[in-house]
Amino acid sequence: MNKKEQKIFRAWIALIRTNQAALDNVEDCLKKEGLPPLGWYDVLLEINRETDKCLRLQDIGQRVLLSKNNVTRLIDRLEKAKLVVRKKCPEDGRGVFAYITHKGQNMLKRMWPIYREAVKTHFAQNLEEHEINALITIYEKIKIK
Amino acid sequence: MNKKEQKIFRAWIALIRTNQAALDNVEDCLKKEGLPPLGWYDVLLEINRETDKCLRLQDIGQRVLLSKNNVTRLIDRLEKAKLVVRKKCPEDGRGVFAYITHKGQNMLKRMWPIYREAVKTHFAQNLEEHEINALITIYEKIKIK
DNA sequence: CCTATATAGTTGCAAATGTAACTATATTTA
DNA sequence: TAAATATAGTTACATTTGCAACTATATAGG
Repeated sequence: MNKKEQKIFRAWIALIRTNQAALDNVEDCLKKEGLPPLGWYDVLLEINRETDKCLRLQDIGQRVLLSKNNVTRLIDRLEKAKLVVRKKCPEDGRGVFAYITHKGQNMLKRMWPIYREAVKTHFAQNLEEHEINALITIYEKIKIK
Repeated sequence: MNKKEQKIFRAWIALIRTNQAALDNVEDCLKKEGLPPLGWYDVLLEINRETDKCLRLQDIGQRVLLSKNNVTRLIDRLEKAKLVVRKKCPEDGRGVFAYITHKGQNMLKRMWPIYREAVKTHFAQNLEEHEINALITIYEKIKIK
């Protein structure tokens, strides 16, 4: 393994461990406040961003990188918690929309301040502008494929 | 949310999604070759780096960021696969060492070329030197706490 | 049109994870 | 030194995930 490869691997491990550590910390913050996990926020936010306030399950999967069976089950939980409702898609008989409910929007509002603080303290704390930029462009490059 | 916060959040999402996408891809590569998951490699590698070829379970947990019950169970699986053996710690009656076996070292050797190629293609492909450096320093800063 | 194939979503089962309780040994402190 | 507290590891139970099979609808090719 040459010098460059060594660096690549250090960076790779860095990515994995950083992500894990930061994610663990942020999840802890939410849990301490009795709030649901980050995955719920992710999905609710994606739906809420849409002007129709709904998304096809397949689109949710693509955005938050979940396999389709896990989308089904996450939406199950969100629906049971009344944060979301399912509706058949009229244009495609196979499709299902998940609509965010008023309660779901409230949940976003409740979670946001905690989430925001947690990310600031456990992730952004010591980061320089150029490191933040680097992360953004790295993602752009990796997700392309 | 001001401009800077917005950037922080884009970077935060970037970190999460990048990690997820790259990890999914690399795990797929290993699975296609009939090899065990990345977590096994991580642990085996940490043990193998030690001159004694063993590590306390608690130390494993700290290095690969696993909670202690999950360390117990991962070592259970590794031991069942004969890649590792447990031995009581003589200095501390509560402690347990996990020793890597010859078979475990072979597994490292088998996994490495696949792992290495996978990381290169799914992670390092389009990355510039300065982005790699950024990831490394970001990790250093985040893990400190 | 009809058959073959692909896509969207769901479900069952096995494996992995989180949480909390539990056992056993160490350490502290009164 | 005895009692209280802390630490290392394991285990039980509930939740979540991964994988493969399954249903239903859509699309493509003959």
